[in-house]
Amino acid sequence: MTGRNMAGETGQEDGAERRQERYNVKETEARWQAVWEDRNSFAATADAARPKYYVLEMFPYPSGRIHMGHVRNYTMGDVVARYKRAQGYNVLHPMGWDAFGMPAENAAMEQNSHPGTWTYANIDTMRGQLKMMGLSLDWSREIATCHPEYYRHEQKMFLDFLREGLLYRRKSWVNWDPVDNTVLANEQVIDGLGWRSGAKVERRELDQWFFRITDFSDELLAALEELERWPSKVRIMQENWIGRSTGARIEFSLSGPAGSDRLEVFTTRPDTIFGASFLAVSAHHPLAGALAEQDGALKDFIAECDRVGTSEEAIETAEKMGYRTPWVARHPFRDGETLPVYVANFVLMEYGTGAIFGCPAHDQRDLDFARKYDLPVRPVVIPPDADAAGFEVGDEAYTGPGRLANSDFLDGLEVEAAKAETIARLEAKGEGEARTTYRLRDWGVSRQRYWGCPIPVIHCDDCGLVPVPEKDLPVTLPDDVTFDQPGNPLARHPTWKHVDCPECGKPARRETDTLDTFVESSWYQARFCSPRSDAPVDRAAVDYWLPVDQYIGGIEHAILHLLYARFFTRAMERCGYLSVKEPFAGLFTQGMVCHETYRTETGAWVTPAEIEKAESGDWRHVASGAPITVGRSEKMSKSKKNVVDPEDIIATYGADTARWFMLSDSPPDRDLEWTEAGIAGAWRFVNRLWRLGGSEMAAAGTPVPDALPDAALALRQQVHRAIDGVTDNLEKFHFNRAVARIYELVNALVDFRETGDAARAVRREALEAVIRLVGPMMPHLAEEMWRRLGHESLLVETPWPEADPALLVEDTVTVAVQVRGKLRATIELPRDTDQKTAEAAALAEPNVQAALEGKTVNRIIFVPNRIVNVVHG
RNA sequence: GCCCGCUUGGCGGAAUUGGUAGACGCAACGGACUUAAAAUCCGUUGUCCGAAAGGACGUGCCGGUUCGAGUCCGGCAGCGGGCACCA
Repeated sequence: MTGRNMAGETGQEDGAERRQERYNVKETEARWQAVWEDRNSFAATADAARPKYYVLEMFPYPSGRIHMGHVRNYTMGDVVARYKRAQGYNVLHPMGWDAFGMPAENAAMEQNSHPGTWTYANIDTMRGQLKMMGLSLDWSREIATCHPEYYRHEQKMFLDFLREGLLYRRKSWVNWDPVDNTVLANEQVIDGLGWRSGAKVERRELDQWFFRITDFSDELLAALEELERWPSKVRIMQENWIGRSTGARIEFSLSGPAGSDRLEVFTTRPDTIFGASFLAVSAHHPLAGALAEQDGALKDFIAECDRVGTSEEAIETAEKMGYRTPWVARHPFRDGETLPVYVANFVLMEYGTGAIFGCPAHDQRDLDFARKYDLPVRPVVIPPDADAAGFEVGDEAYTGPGRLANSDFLDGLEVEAAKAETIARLEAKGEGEARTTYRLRDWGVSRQRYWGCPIPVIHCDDCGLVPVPEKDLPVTLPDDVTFDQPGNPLARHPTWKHVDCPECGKPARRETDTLDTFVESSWYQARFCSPRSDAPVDRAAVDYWLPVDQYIGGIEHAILHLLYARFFTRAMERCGYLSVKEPFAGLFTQGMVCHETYRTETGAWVTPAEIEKAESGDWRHVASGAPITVGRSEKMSKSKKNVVDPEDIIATYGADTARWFMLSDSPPDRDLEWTEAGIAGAWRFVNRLWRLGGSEMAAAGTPVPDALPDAALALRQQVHRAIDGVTDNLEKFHFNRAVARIYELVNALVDFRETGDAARAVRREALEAVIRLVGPMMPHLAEEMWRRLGHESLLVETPWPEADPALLVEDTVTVAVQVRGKLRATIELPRDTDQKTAEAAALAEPNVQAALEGKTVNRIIFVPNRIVNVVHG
């Protein structure tokens, strides 16, 4: 059979046995999924004799149906899992459900149902959808975090952590909706208003549980250095989040109303002390609280500060406001000078001491504040190129390096030396000291909600806080709850919270708060190692499988989830559950899946499926005929309705097509633009491969001879270069480039028109290589083609192909010839040609000679196998 | 506001450590096959000038380093992620 026949397969008068049947996606994909399941192809068993590889994608929240972000995430993980399996690793690739969370309660409120019913129904739907994708998952390890068999272990560890001093209770602020009488998540506060009631949000102080993550600040910071297979951007973000900063604690003495005569501030710029023009304390500082009790105006001011809610973004972007207190502070070094003391909305109680000194010339926030309240702006750090007498600060604070001026004993010192000197003088006077502070705050885990893990603690009037005895675990959620009113159903449940105190036996109350859902996702990677263990983890299993070799998920989790999981792993290690301190050795953060957005004239969002192109070329709404405005591409989201349902795509084109499209074109760490044309292109390639496979069956068993004609040898080299390139690209997570290399090989295979036994053997070898390379990405089609080539064994059990190094070397190279850096010619040279020969060949090029006409050659830059650059005068 | 990214043809993107910008895919256009359409196959395709050979310009914007910059440095703009109770 000739190459031409091969290309024009459909409708070819080629005999019935050769006639290409259509690729039946649905039947084929379902059949191979059943085969893999029957053979338990993806069940993982710990085996000390084999190298392990644990690949994990961030498990989904069961929101209803899978979305394209899931498809992208799980396709990438599956490519890694299948590739590593082919390389001989013992691969663990599990899946589960991050099943507690707010949306289930919201759904329960809207549909008058139970969050558990909604959640488990969603899990069933989404499990079915994931199975359609043909993911090589070990489903026997499936877990759902809302199941008592999961959260009872979390409760056990809560008790361990409590015993170890890793947990404590203190007052902390929440967003409070005064109309619905309920706590609001930051997400539920929109422009300072409650999302349902529309009421102005207040802050309220509640007793809450905290994990002592700050005990690990230094460890978590230092260990970032060793996470070499994490993106540096994530490490930098975590570093900044932990925010270690060195500075000074300074104690100011106050004069004013009785009761408070000292105020401690923290500053990272003790060198600027002579530029200080005010002190400011947080609205929640005890000083402010005490004064507010007698000062109604201050009380109002604090209430006003609390209206913005608790999110840092809201606090930082709010207009800077201050309230001048009757206190003044004595300057520590300038006798007789006093500084006014303000209560200010931009000072955070959680950072440092909750009080600052303001140096407007060298801090932007302080400057804005000083301009507003007409406070002095005194420059004390003079930029290297400026003159001390003439240097002034306008709208922009100067935060760069320089020498101190107007600063008494600091004059002339550089910033760092001035910091040290200030601290030394403060220490000598006993009015301050060097201090290291972290931005990181302890992790508050109390939630005033139902659908979460109950906190296993009992409140007794006599005994205080009493941990639930381990024998009484799990503390399960009651099923008979209603969501017909806002607030936590656990708190108003008639019986659930009433228990006898385990210590004294008197009537007592259960803790009705539940845990933050980030707690569940902080240790699920460990649970997957032994998902049915009676203990939280089985030591042998976690010692074998952990850490996760490759973790894959969205960049939006760069800080919170990943930092909490790192902390929790350390806490588990301290309690003797684990030997590792870091959960994820390798991390890859994928981009989002985006799509154009569509709106009607009234501004209502509509889905891509609801619109069509009119004859005029404009888009219109199918149901109403209304014109549609096309907006820019954004992350697919339910709220903007710019979503494409993966199940529809799989039903139309199959899982392989969807997977292939997810991997093509866009680099995996960048956003992917979903387009109809893109998925259609992937579908064409599926069919192109299929036709290519159907024509090769006759060649089975023919060995490739040693001596090959040029064209056949060239194809063979191309095969091995593709194997080398695809392997390298998969290792580096460059799936889009791996796809391009496969396209190149397939193009070469289609263009290969030679006939004869040798050609046929090489062609078959090339086709087998294509199938094996494509296997991790399009597993169903690859398995089907593999079988059709006559293989008895499964492709999933076939080792990864290896490139023959002898076939990778190129004999000739194309060298660029430049004149003064501009390309003038390219020359073909034997590989590793010496400089003299290369220069001669370059200078002989007519185009080069023309460019050098009348010029003197000054020098020639030579980069072997790459470039000859002729530099003239 | 603060922290972290990203920006290359009509579009998605490719380009080892600074060394031929535009691989591969999509779209578009021209052609073959077909009664026709679809599918498939062949070809062209950064912009401008030119019949061609070739030339000039070109990687968000401004500037710098270098024989040579998409890549390094300084500044700016736009877009996106996160900001501790969305997950």
